[in-house]
Parts: sequence; structure tokens; C-alpha cells
Amino acid sequence: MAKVKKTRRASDRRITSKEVADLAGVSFSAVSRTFTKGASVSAKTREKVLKAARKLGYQPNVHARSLMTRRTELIGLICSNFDNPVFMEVFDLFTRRLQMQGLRPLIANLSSGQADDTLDTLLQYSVDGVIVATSNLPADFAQRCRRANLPVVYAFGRPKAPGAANIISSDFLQAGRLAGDLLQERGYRKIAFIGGPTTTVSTGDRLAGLTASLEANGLEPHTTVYGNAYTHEAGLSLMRQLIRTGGMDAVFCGDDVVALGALDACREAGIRVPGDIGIIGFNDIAMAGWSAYQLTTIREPIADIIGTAIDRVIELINQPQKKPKTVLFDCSAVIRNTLRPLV
Amino acid sequence: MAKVKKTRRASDRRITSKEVADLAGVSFSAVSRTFTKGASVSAKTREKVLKAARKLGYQPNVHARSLMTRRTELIGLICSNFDNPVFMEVFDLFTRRLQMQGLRPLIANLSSGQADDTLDTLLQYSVDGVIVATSNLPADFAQRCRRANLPVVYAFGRPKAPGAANIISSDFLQAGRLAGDLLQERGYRKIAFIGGPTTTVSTGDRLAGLTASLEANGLEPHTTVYGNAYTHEAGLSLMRQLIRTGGMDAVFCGDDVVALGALDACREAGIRVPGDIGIIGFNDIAMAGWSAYQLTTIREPIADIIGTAIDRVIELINQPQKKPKTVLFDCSAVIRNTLRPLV
DNA sequence: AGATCATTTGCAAGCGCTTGCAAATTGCGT
DNA sequence: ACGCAATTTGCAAGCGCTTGCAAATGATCT
Repeated sequence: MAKVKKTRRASDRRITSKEVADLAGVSFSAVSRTFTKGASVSAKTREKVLKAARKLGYQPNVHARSLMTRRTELIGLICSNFDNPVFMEVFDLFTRRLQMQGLRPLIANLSSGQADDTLDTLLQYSVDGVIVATSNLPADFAQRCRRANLPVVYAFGRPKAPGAANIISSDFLQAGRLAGDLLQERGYRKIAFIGGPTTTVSTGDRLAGLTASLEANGLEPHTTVYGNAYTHEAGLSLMRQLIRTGGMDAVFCGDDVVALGALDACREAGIRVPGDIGIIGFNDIAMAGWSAYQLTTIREPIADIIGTAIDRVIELINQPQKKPKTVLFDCSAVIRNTLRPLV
Repeated sequence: MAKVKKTRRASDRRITSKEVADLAGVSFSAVSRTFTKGASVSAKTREKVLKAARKLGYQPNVHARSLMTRRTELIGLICSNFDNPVFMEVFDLFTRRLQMQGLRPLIANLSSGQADDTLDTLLQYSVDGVIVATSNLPADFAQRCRRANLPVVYAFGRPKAPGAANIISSDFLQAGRLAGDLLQERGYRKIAFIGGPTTTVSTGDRLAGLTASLEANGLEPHTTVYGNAYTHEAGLSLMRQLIRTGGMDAVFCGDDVVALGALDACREAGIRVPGDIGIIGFNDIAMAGWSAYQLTTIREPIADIIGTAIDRVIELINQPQKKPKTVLFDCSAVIRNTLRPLV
């Protein structure tokens, strides 16, 4: 970055509380107090200050304040799945909910760069807490946060590494079971599974749920294949492969984008869904409802997860000694047209 | 939010430069200097400091620093189109590119709340500059930024209000013309237009471009209809309407999501694309390339726009007196299967 | 009016850092 | 070994704000 200019033009400066104080004819701690809620100021002074502030266009400087309060109202938001449409909803909700609580997200885009820098940056900005909304995160991240005394909660997934952590997520096992039940009660028996990267816990859990549901009836997954990412492309090619092999009558996709890819593979192969093969996804992204797809899928309660994650991180900020906790939400089925009707 | 705990446990505190200085046996300005690039420190002291810092896990406090440097390295990023898939790519690029320049985005999600608070918040956090990546923004936003002495650049659209502003965008007129040319050289003559909200400048410009292209051959748009948002739903119902009316042989959609909706409307009506009707979109979102759609569309050079917008805002931060400037990028065609081949 | 208590206010000491300045150190030529 | 210039260093004065404390003001009751 270019060198900072030294010359400090008058216009460059922002209004300070001193200036407001002068205009209002009060001490500058009075200004500070009218802007810190809960502080002791008479209605009269507050009025004077507010008027002066308005006139000058004064805005208290959060950074200066944070030096004393040790609060920045900044929450580090760690993301990486910028290629999955579900992220749009997640992101929208996170930024809005945080805003509503008077907090601001400081985004760390993990797709680029190393995770190490990421934590350093968050530390430099003294974020009050961190919410992790990605799964491909170095295992020791939580540890490092703890060492730095930084509250951290995981949303939408749990860290691979074992050990206590604050986790707010949907119950992937239950989701997998739900998918399995749904499929079976519609008469499907030879159920294949298309998962995401084998390294992600979420994929494993969903498969485990499916397997559990099948085992209850003495069945087991017909085939399981994995893509190296939750993408349309992966779903497309994996489904083509499955079609070539054949033998299954339904497939549970670990993610909607993958399911849509699978659906497109069927379309091009002339396979009818749900006539020939049933398909069920996970996430309920917007496109799943588009008329071209009408994908039956499992929906996680995104808003609940996000709301709870935010509440939890606030709680931890105020009471850092609180014990780690895991909250799992049940998922629900969204029935559309890629599964045949109940038998 | 709950009241801040008063008690300040030792563990609560972050390491300060003083502590590093003590451990390293140097003055604490030495610490500061080793962390400010371009400062004068001998290799030996820097080594000592770095070692101590590493041992203690020290990270300089950006907020304290910003008090003196008058730089926060924070850029306000104003967004609102969290429902359009194109946003994912935009957002990913913005956050990454900013990160690469040593800047951090402070997101303002305009979907909720008033724009007034938004600017106030950005001011409180003393962002160094603002990038507006949304079009539905109160007209006076730029004015208010100027009054507050805040560099602001508009990316992906220009403010409705006239007046000088920094605008980095694609050339919607050229894009519209390109679409028109493409359609005509493939023999389409009765071309309809599906736009977004009539209030957005972008829609108007795209239509103007199309019209210009048609006029060159003595034609004019066959029909123009507008949705109240750039959504699949809007495209679907608008296209159904168009189909009912009939008479056109092609349609230019102001946005890809709309185009996909239109495509689905054709599919359900049994209309063949591009056989019966040609369809062209705008944006080239990921789904446009999915095998179910294979949408021919116009692509804006998103990465260029974002890169330039960032460069521009940095430029303005360093030289606030720079005159406003508009940079428009040409769009290009992405030919897939929703237009019939060249005649 | 005077005494008593609750509020409100200003003062000043920080918060963790940068930076101009002058003193201390270093390198180098002779 | 000595002198001089170029570096390096520590000191101290901020940056804009919060907050404990004590002084000042206001309210309330005899």
C-alpha cells in the first residue's frame, strides 16, 4: 500500500468529543457520558450535547472507546464456502442478526490465504468473539483461540479434532436418518449416497444417519461415492458414474447443489425422477424449489442455528468461564417432486 | 446486551507492547517500530522483539494504532443483494482482494434497517473508505459521505441521483447492445425484454442498449416487462405472461436468475429453446452453465470491476482531492445453447 | 433557612499505540 | 585511536475516549 500522506488537512479530521463539548458548553466527559448508555447525565446536559453533536455531525470513535471498554463489538466471522448457494442465506442472516444486536461482523475469507494470518488479524482487531461458519478449518483453531482467550463458537458443523467446543449445528445424524426413513417409507430399498469431501465430518455424520435408518430394516447403503467438493459438477459426474454402475433405486445427496447435479445427470441420461430413481438432497437452497428441479430435500433450521450461535457467543463474551456446550437442531423434510408418493 | 463485567481477570488481558518490551529488554517504542514497516530499527533489536512477541503471542492492537495513524484499514462494504447468486462471486472476490491488500471489509447489510444508521456505524468505526456494491441505496448517500469526508466508490451500478461520483461498473449500454447484436445476427427480430425493478438504473441502461442495437436495423423492442426484483420467480411469471401474449421470437433478460426463470416457464409450456424462442441473460452466474440450462448470457468482468474499485478507493484514501471518475468495462458474450446458431 | 442525601459534573489518569526530537550508539575513514 | 555522519534508541507528548473520585449542584425534609 502507498505511503500515508503526512500532511493532515483540517478537512481530514473527524469531529471529536472535545469539539462537541466546547460547542455545548460542557466538559468533554459529559459528551462521553451522553453517548454511553447507563451513564449519569442530566436530561438538560444530554439535550445540549445531542444538539451540538447533531450540528457538528459527531460520531463517537469506537476504537478510542474500545481501548477503555475492552470491547470492540466486532465478531470475527470465518467463512469459506462462497461457492455454495446456501451460503447466501447464511451470510445474509449472520450479518443482519449481528447488526441487530449492535455487533459488526469482521469477515475472514478462508478461501484465500492461511488460517494462521486469519486468527492474527482477528486478534489485532480485538474481536470480542469468533463464529466459525466453515468446516475446512485447521483442527487447532479452537485451541489457539482458547489460548488467546477468544470465545469461539462453531456454527453448521463441528471441528474434526475432538475436544470440548461450542457447537451450534443441525443434527446431521438425525438428518441422515430422516432421509433414510423418508426413502424407505416410499418403498426405496437400494439407496446410494453421494457425499462431499471424505474429510468433512458433516458428510460422515449424514451417511451414518442414513446407515442407521437402513439398518433398522436390515438394509445397508447400496453404494457410497464422494466428491471432492459440494458442487453441481461433482453431483453430475458422480451420478453419471452411479448410473453406469446401476442397481440403486434412490440416492441421498449430502448437499442440494450435488443433488441438482445428480438430477441433471438423470435428465441427460433419460432417467425419470422419481419414476426410475428417487433423489433427496440436503439444505433446501433456493434453487431446490425452482420449477426445473422441485427437489425433495432436508432443511436445516438455519435461522435458529444462526440466532443461537450469536446468542451463545455473546454469552461467552460476558461469561468466558462458561463451559463449552453443543446444541443440535433437528432438520425437517421438504417434500417436493423427486421422491415418489407414499406407498 | 448484558452489562460488561467489571472485574478484569488477568487472563482477560491481551499482551501489550510494554510486556513484549520488558521481556525483550528494550523500550516499548522499539516494539512499536518493529511492527511498523518502514520504521528505523536495527536488525538486532527487531530480532529480540520478534522473539519475545512470538513467545508471548503478541499482536499489535489496531485500534490503538489507528488513533495515531488515522487509518483503520477498514473498508465499509455496502451490500444488499443477498438473494442473487451473482453476489457470491462478488462477495468472495471483494473479501479476498481486500484481504490481499491488507484491508478488511466491514459489511453493512442494507437489507435490514435504514441506510442512515449504516453510515453512522461506518463513521463510528472510522472506515478508511466505502465501496457500495448495491444499487438500491438512498440517493443522498454519496453526498453524506462527502460531507463526512469519506471516500466512496460505487461498484456494479451507479447512483440514481446525478452528480459526480466514483463509479466502477460494466457498461450496461454496451451490454444491451451486445445482446441485441447477438440476437439479430442469429435471425431474431421480435425481441422482448424482461427487466428488473423499473427504479434501477441498470435495467434502464440495458434496455437502452438493446433498443439502440435494434434501431440500427429499424427495429424496436417487441415488448418490455418488469419484475419487482431480479428473481427466478419474477422471470417465471413474467415469461408465462409473455408466452400468453405471444408474438416474440426471443427475449433478453436483464439478469440470469430471471432468465433461468424464463427458461423454466418455457420448459413447462413446452416451448423449445432456442428452437421456438431464443433467450439471453446477463451476469453469467454459475447456474447458467449447469447442464439443465446452458444459458447464453452476457458476462461482466467482475474481477476487473472489483479490482479497480478497490484500487480506486485506496487511491482516494491517499489523495482525497482526486476528482471523481467513472470507469466502465465492456461485457462479453458467453455462448451456450439458448440462442440458435449464426445464420 | 439549614442539614442531609442523591445526582450530576469536571478532573485527571489511564487504554495501547505512534512519532518528533534529542541523546546515544554505531560505522567508517584516516 | 579519533572525529564525523548516519543510524538507532528512549523519552514524552499525544490520539479520542472512559471512568473513579471528589467537588458541586440539586432535591428533600425539618
